[in-house]
Amino acid sequence: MVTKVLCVAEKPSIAKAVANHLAGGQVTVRNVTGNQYLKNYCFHYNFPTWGPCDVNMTSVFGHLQSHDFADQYRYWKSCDPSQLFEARIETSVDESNKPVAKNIETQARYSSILYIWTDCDREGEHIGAEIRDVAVRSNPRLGERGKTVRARFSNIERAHIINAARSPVPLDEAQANAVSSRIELDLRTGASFTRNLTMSLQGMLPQQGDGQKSQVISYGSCQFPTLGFVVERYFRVRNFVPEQFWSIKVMHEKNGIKVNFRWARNHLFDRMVVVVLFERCLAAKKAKVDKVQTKPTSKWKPLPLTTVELQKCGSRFLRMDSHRVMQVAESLYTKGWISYPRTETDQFDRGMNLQALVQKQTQSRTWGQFAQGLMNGGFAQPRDGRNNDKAHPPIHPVNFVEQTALSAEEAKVYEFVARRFLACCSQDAKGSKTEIGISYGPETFNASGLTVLERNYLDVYPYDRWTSSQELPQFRAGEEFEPTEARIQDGKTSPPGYLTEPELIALMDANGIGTDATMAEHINKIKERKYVDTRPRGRRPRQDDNDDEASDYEAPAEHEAEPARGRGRGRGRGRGAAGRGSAAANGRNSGTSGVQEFIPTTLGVALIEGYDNMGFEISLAKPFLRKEMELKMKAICEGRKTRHEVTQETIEQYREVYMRTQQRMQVLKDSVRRYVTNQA
DNA sequence: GCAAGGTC
Repeated sequence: MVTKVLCVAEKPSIAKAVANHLAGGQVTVRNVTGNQYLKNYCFHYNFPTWGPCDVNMTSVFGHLQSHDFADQYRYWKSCDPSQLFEARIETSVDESNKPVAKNIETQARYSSILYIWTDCDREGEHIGAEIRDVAVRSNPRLGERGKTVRARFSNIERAHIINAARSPVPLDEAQANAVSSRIELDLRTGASFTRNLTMSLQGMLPQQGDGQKSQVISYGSCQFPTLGFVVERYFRVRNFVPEQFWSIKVMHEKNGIKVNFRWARNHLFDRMVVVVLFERCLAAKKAKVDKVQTKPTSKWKPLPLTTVELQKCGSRFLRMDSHRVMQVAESLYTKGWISYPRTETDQFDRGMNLQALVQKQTQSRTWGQFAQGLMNGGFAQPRDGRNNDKAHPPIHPVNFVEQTALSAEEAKVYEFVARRFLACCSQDAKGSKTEIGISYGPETFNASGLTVLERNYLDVYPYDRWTSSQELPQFRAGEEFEPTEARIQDGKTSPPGYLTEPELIALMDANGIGTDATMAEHINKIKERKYVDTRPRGRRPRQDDNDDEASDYEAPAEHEAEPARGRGRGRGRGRGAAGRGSAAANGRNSGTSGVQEFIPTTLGVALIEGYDNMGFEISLAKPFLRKEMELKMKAICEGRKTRHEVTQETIEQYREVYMRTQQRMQVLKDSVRRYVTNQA
């Protein structure tokens, strides 16, 4: 008797790939009525665990089940919004998912093993549990121990998949429970606060002119902190008070080359101190060369491409907002040109055959030559970043396609993905850096020069700049000279800019707001809700100093440790600023850059201000609540808390905030009135 | 009319 195994993947692409790997070409593909993308792949496979089997491999399309309040709570005026904290929640299968669920039920009836092939992350574990739920409806025995298993895999390389097929593991119930908790909390808090805000405040907003329904004022654990970041930066810009500073400038001309030396103290905010130090320099008459050092340096090639990085680069280099970049990337993925575009992973699996992928790119008329160079010995294993979601590899081109076969936007994104991949597979850029240190009286000054020796990856990756500086004249250690020019220079600190999209994404990423797949949606949501406006960043003179950019929040992680400081970084930039690596790009593009900046509307400001002024210990406007939820989910995954405990204690927390919001709704109304009414 | 998370 041949064992029947039902395999279910999270998406059709995985089902297809896994079926092809396991079946070795002997696959029968059957369409399923009701959904043109849904297929059953039938083949034989000899699983070590169960022996020779008849396999049916199919998929879902992400979450299979939906959750909503029971009927008596579903309509806005049917209950007080606070009742939604305990209202019964029903689980169902959406109309669009009915054919998918039916297919699983039908197939499960004849199967003795349910083998889950969803992504190996928390959501994937929950989707696995949803699939099991549906399968058990028609075949209860699949609910028995050992009858439902899952595959552990992190990419769809043949060897990796075959290996995963050999060693099924149980579903991780803890992870699935953590997600159940998240789903429930997001629904209860989102719906209750949204209804309450909308019904309390909408009368105060200007009526929509075109006879539309008046707007929804929504709360969500992700959209509110996202708005909070925009507002926080807005106030830092608005409240910025420029501060004057002074520095000592030393220039020396030698062999016809003018060298500017940077003061080791950069600048000071006390003019008298600078004057005194300057006079001591002058009194010394001569400067002395302390150090002449030439050493090799390099500019590291970029890390393998993650979704967040793709979105940031899209804003910076391709002039597409994150939402658009993702749409385009998805279409490239569905057409089979690039790998799955939603990934947090910046490490390529050691087992992956990267050279085969490089080989495909040799066909390109523009970067094919470079790819050929990699095939001829230039190839180097990509760097490893710090992130691995164990579900997907970094974004990379899987097949070559002519630019002309794509839309203009697709071509731009494909080119970026291809060039980024080739850059990852090549060598770091190499250069030579000379540093000259002088002492002038009691003060020290430095100058540095860079010579780029081998461009390497830079040749295929025009998005990075690294150029030789003007050559430095020869100096000898111990040499003395009287500087051609020495004087005091003054300047003032300049305000930070409004938040740009790449900065916002970086903040969300660092604070765990949303996932790689949803960050762009949250940004879109706060635009849709009219909490923020965007506009292209205009020309804005940037001065050297932005010490005031420090933020109260987690600053974006510094993903790249660049050894080279070729472009001279000795500026006290706050960590929360545009981020390293972008400095050159922003500088280059300032004035004409396509980067969008975010400015809160009066409504957006009113909401955030309103909650901040209510004086809770934890404001809904700040990212800490969401972060706490993330920690609690982790606790469930690690068995330190139960789903029930987390749900209950979090509900109580929000209920408290809700009640106090009710009590102080007047504060919020005043805030809205102050801002929104003034606008008119 | 509501959230955030999957995915086509």
